[in-house]
Amino acid sequence: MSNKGGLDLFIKYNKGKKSEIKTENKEINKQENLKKQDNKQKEAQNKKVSNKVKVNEEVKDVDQALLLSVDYDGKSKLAFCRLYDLKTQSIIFWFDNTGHKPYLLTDLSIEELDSKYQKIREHRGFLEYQPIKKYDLIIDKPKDMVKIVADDPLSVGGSRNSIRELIKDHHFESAILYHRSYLYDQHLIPGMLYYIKGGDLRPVKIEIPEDIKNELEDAFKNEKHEFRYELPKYLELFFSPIPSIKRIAFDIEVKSIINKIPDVTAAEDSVICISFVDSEGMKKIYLLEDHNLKDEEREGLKKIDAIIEFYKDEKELIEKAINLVNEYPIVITYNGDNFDIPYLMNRAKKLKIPDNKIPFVRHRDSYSLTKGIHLDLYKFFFNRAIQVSAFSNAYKTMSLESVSSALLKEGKIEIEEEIFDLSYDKLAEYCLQDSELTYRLTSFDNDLVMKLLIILMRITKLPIEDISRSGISNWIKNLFYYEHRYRNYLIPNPNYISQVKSQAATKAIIKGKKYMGAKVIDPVPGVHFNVVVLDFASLYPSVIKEWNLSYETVNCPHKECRTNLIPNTPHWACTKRVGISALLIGLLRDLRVKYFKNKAKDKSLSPELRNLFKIVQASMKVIINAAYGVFGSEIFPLYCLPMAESTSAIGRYAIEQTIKKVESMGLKVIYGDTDSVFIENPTKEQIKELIDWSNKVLGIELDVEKTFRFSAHSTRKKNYLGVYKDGNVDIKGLSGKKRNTPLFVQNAFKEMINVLSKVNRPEEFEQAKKEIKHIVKNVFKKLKNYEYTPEELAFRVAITKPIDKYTVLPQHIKAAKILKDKKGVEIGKGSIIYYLKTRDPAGVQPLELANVKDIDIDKYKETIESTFEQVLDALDIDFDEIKGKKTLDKWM
DNA sequence: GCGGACTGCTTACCT
DNA sequence: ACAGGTAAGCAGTCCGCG
Repeated sequence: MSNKGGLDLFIKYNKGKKSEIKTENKEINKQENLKKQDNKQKEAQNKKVSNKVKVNEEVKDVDQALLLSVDYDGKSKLAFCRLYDLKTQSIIFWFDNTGHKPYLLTDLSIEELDSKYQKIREHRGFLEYQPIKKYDLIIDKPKDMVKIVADDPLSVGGSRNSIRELIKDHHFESAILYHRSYLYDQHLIPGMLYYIKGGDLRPVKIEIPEDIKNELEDAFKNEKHEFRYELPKYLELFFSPIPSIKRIAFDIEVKSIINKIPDVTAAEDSVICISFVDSEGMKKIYLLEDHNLKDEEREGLKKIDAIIEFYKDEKELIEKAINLVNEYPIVITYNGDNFDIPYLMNRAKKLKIPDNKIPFVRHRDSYSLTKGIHLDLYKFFFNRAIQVSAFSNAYKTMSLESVSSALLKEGKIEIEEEIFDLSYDKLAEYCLQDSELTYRLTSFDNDLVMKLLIILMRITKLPIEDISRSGISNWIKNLFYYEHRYRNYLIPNPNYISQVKSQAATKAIIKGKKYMGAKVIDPVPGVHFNVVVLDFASLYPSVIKEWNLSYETVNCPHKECRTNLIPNTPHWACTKRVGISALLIGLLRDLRVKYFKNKAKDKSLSPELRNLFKIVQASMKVIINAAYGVFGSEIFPLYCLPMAESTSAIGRYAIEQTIKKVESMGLKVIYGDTDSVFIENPTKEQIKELIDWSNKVLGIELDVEKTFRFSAHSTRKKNYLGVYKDGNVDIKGLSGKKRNTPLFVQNAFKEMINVLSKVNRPEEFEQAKKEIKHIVKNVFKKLKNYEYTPEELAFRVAITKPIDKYTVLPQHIKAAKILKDKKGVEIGKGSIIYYLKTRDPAGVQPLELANVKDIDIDKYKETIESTFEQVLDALDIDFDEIKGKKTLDKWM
């Protein structure tokens, strides 16, 4: 890469000194010298000096501190870091002492700027022009540019009077937040260890164990040098120690007399209880004193395993609480951005607690702390990439209850009363429990979540607050921006790529989608014995790497690459330069597949090391899994439709070729979806042949993913049942497993699966059929006799948007409206409504109001029928036969 | 003015 | 605010029909 116009252009930044731009252009140098007399710059330089003295003189030397975040301080006009000092277990601040300044880039020359854009020099924040060479990947050429340096970020962009507004269409990198830009330029990596000496911040050197280094170098020995070159840098990210961070979780309860979620802005009700749980084992409850406490409430309070402190007045309680919280480097909440912190803050203001004693800072949609870091776990677990890739969909809704019961295997204590009429001791207990669960969500499995956050920070270069609050596209954007700067590549303006490369060549199957996606093979209906499922190991990332796909390499500017066509499309891929996405995504994929994934399972390693590998591979998985998707998403600043389209087109090509190969070997493909093929009864040799073929011809790893004793397919795609050799069952897409299916149907379905899992040979299906018949008959009988509870009969459907945004009136929304009208209970976006199908005109009743006797038995029968049919179809059993109705052949 | 065919909306799932 | 593909149930509309 270095001799291809990449790294050689990189200008090394000297920490602790003012950065110098080297240029061969003597003319420009002269201009620079002239400029140095510019008063503004002198002023700026003076400021720098005074700032350095002011802010960093008192910074003591620190041996080891974990970089948590980088921010900008408007008062001192400096970027600063928050670090966690391992020795004192507290937050320390480090302010920039390198004289780094905000800037934007332009493709205009200084001459043009001075002749046509004089207003820039007159701008209040203007400091200087600096010529700079950047590398433009899209045209694959170096580019002479000018850096416009300003005194503060707002002068660069973000207001109507910013410099960038003066050079519309000619500004670059101007929308990057200053503290991010600073982080990129200084090569700071959040989540890594630093030390401070003589006021300067430097990375702690990481030693990678020799044997690991050798193993990895060996695993990568056949890769292109561009990939090998990156290896050491990435290894540091994964082998730098992950310290445990001192932290506290808290939760508040508010007094209210009605069953309503308290109004955060008004903050009218008193805060009566605040609980705390910290990483040192402390549990505390602050309670507002109530003189009417009953004896049993006093007794109840005594039983709680926590230090309880009573406060006479609410102001004191809140003051004490915010003081306590403010001592911690990390403060954890569950939905604290939307409730606990704003409520506490507004309440504190109402009680006339002076602003300088309130350590909360309000942002557009979050709250931070003046000193420490606020982590809102609700937002972290809400992140789809985390939910799906890291926790494999273990929790389906984002409530503290559902996340903790899935991850901690322990939900909340059941409370029978509504929160507003809980007794005092129960309220305290309930409050403490929330803090405890919140804390434990960060501590379970050896601090898994904290470690995950830290590794993700290292990979994405994002501060901890951003990792926990922003989505995957922001993560990948930041990773890519960092790597662009690192290599001195020009970061393309958002929309620029899509203006150049936006034409889709394929048509999506789904209306409204932009391009064609994956291929799904029509299943061969029936039961198939000894089915081997082969799948490509992370297909799309492999495709991106092997075919060198990237926003700049797909439809690159070189004539000679045009013949390197992407199958099923008119697009081509570059043959001259390794694409940045191919490099970064390929590297993460390779590290995961070739090393960390296997090592995470290697029993010969120590549990600690295995645990590290587990977390590293999970973090990589999160990034890799989303890497293809973001390039097909308009909101992603490096959005490139042809690249996304090429990726899925090659994916289709790979699976199509594989099917052809399988069939040419005389084998039968039963089913396949995107990256998998189900093969009926292949020999070991045949499997090996296929795997070798794929490696050699497609350049993509094909693995045996699973082997079924038998798999049962109807004609439906994404819908099958597979029984492993050991009797375990894989159920995919079947209604019986869907969350919204009533429990009584789910349970009957489970019984049927249980019967099927015991089938070993085709002959045994006759017996299974009889048992299934019995199950269904029994369900029908119980249904008719109203033997099921309303809970068992309820459909449970998520409300995915505000009630008034629905264009039609689906049943679950009808039920929600009835519940609101009749009971005043509001169920909004993000929650799940429970309802029964009834015979009244509305056709539905919310669970709370439903009577089992009113249910629409025919509707329920249909549900049972369709749920069972999906499996029975596969077994070639007619549902009517199961129901006991006489089938045609019995009449004859 | 009624019913079946059809389209579109919504949710939950698969990769 | 990562992508597209599939199934299922229901709401609403269109069209034909003396």
